[in-house]
This record gives sequence, C-alpha cells and structure tokens, in this order.
Amino acid sequence: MNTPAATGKRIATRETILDHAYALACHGGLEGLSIGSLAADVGMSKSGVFAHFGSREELQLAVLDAGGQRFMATVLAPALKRPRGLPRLRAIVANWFNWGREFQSGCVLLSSASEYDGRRGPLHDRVVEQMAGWRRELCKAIEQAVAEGHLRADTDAELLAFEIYALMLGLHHDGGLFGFDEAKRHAERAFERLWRSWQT
Amino acid sequence: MNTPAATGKRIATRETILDHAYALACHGGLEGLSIGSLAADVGMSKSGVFAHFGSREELQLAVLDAGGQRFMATVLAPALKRPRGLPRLRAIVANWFNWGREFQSGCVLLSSASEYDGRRGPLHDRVVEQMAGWRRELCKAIEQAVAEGHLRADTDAELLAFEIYALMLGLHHDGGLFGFDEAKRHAERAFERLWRSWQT
DNA sequence: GAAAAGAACGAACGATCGTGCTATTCCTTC
DNA sequence: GAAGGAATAGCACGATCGTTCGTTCTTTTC
Repeated sequence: MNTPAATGKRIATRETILDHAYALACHGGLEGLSIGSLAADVGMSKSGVFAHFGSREELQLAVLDAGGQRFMATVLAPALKRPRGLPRLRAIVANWFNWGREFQSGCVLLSSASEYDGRRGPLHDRVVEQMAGWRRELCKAIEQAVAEGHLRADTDAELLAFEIYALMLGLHHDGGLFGFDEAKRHAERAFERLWRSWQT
Repeated sequence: MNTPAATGKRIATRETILDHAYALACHGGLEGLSIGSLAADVGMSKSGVFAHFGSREELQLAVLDAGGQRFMATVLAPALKRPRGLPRLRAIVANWFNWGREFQSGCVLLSSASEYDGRRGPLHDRVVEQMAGWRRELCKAIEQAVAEGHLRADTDAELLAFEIYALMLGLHHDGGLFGFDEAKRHAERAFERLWRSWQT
C-alpha cells in the first residue's frame, strides 16, 4: 500500500471526531467550534484531537466536507433513483425538507455560508465551491425537467434554481426562529405556486 | 431632569462605540464581536468600552437594536412616504435591495438570525422579536395592497411575506458568495414574477 | 519476546476572552 | 479656581483559545 498508515484505526477515530464536530458545528457554527470543547465531547484529550487535523482550520474544512457529503447523500443521491424531470426535482426538494427538519438546530452548510461570505481564505473558498457545485446540480435537474417537457421550454434554469434555493433559505430561517411546522406549511405552498408558474 | 447623567457626552461616545461595534459585527457576526477588538477599533480601553454596557451580552443586544433601528430607518421609513399598496411594497423591496448592497459584507440582523436560532437566551428572544416585528410590517403593507385592489383579494399575506423574505434571503446569500450584481439580477426578475403571480 | 511505529495523553506556552477593581483624567457647577 | 461627580484608563483575575512538545500507552512487525 502506498498509504502504510491505513490500518483503519486512525481513520475510524477521525470519523468519530468528525461526527461529534459536525454535531457541535450544527449548533455553534464552524466559528464556534473549539478544539477543547470538541475533545471533551468526544472523550479525548485536546492534543489527541488536534493531531488528527494539524490545525483548527483543517478541522473546519474537514467538517465542511463531511457536511457536504452528508447533504449530497441525503438530498441528492436518493432523488437520482427517481425518473428525471419534475419527479426528481420534487424528490430533491422533499429530501431537502427532511434535511431541514433533521437539522432544525442549524445546518453547517448554511451557517458557514453566512459566516464566511465576507471573509477571505480557504474556508470561504471551500464554501463558495460547495455552494456553486450544489447550484449546478440543481440546474442540471431543472434542465432535465425542461428537456422532458415538464417545465416550460423558456425556463431560465439559473433563475429557477435561485428561486428554489431562496425558498429553502426561507424554510430554514423561519423554521429556526418561528418553528419548523409553520415554516414548512408556508414553504410547501410556495413551492406548489413555484412549480405551477414554470409548468407547461 | 430625572436622568442627571444626560449631559450628552455619555450618549455620544456610546453612539460612537455602537457605530464601530455595528461595523465590526457586520463582518464577524455578533458572536465574533469581542470587547478587546472593539476597544482597539474605537481607540479606547477595554474597560472604558465595557463600562458603557456592563456586559458583553448587553453590548450585543444594543448592537442588535441599533441594527434594527437602522434597518427600519433605511428600508421602511422612506417607503411610508409612498402611496399605500403596491407602490409602497415595491419601495420597501427597492430600499431593501440598497440595504443589501450597502452591507454586502454581511447584515447583522441576518447573521444573528442564524447565529441564535438554535440557542436560548435574551439574544435569541430579541432576534425573534425583531424578525416577527418586521414580518408584521411586511404583512401590513401587503394587506394594504390587497385593500387597494393592487393584489388579488384572496392573497395570503403571510405566505407572500414569506416569499418576499425568502427572495431577500436569496439575494443576500448569493450576493455574499457569488457577487451582488448577478444575485441582484436574479432577485429582480424573481420579484417581477412574484408580483405578477399575485396581481389582480 | 524485542524492536519499531502509531496514537493518545498531559503539561505548558503565549494570547485573548469577559469581567471586576482601583486610579486617574475630564467636565461641570458653584 | 476649587470641588464633586462622571467618564475613562490601568491592572489583574481566572478561563479558554490554538498550538507545541515530550512522554506514555497501544499496536504492528520482525
């Protein structure tokens, strides 16, 4: 093996640490994540945790990646089993709703977007990269729906993607502040109106 | 006077401090605001700044209030001079756009919404209070537009307020990550579609 | 079983955090 | 100009921050 340290142990504990780090970051954001509290949460020493990442920033990047991975696995992957077009698009949104309910206390990806949108550095770049990637996936699903004839031929994919994203932001925002159920009701009705406005 | 300390000096420096604190919080959020860096920014000692508020939390609350006040003065107040109904509603949105451009680096009110939506305490309560208040103002303007006959009689004010708010969230989000101009183009077109969908 | 490698610990570093205290400076009022 | 009170500075505190370093414990390899 070219990676002699791939005994599994290191990777396993790293995964455990990331699990806890992800959960903590859901509440306090990536900026609120401290190595000390993380170590206490995992049940390890600060230096033990630290050694796995080399720096706090590297830890934050790892958490960000883990978040993106989970998001894709939860929201996008199951939807790819649905037929292309509007069904898949609706499945994406439905999964996204569930993602929102599960992480009512806060989504790392969204909170990091507002944490790093005004700064520079690796974290900012990673966030932008991630968000742009997700937006591209959304656009792709939309364009397929147009190709399938489910949406109007003159549909502006980027614009619809923006509108979808905005509604999800509204869901998270209102869900966190005013309660998820009421927010969900609003968002669901808004989505129905949105589909109708773009449908053939 | 029942407030003997109303010489003006205290109030003036407090206002100066709040100016700087507000600017700092726009970048780093309310959680990232520290008394030490704030004091250095203002050109005062830590204890000098501290004495004006008594605690960090009190300072954060003051910044939050200042933000809300400025938002209302920038976005709502000028729009109240426009005739009720759709013109006023559009003016609100237009002013909101300008608010977004001015604070491209981040809006205290929005960032604090995602910072405190999952926690408890006075800051959370204040944020919810503020957001609920603004939503109520939005609803009022919408209901007036319905009463004026500018919007459909069966308009759901809360739902439309949610949709408006979501689009503004999208504008801030995309503006911060991908550049304000492109985000503005998307948001403007989305708003036109939104007005049309509710118009009589 | 000895030796080498890997993983986690424990203590300490300098810095910064929020928050008290006690001086000192500034301003107002007589 | 003196007196008194308000406003700010200075200093110190305990805690926590990210990080470094040397040691110890565990696992693999021969």
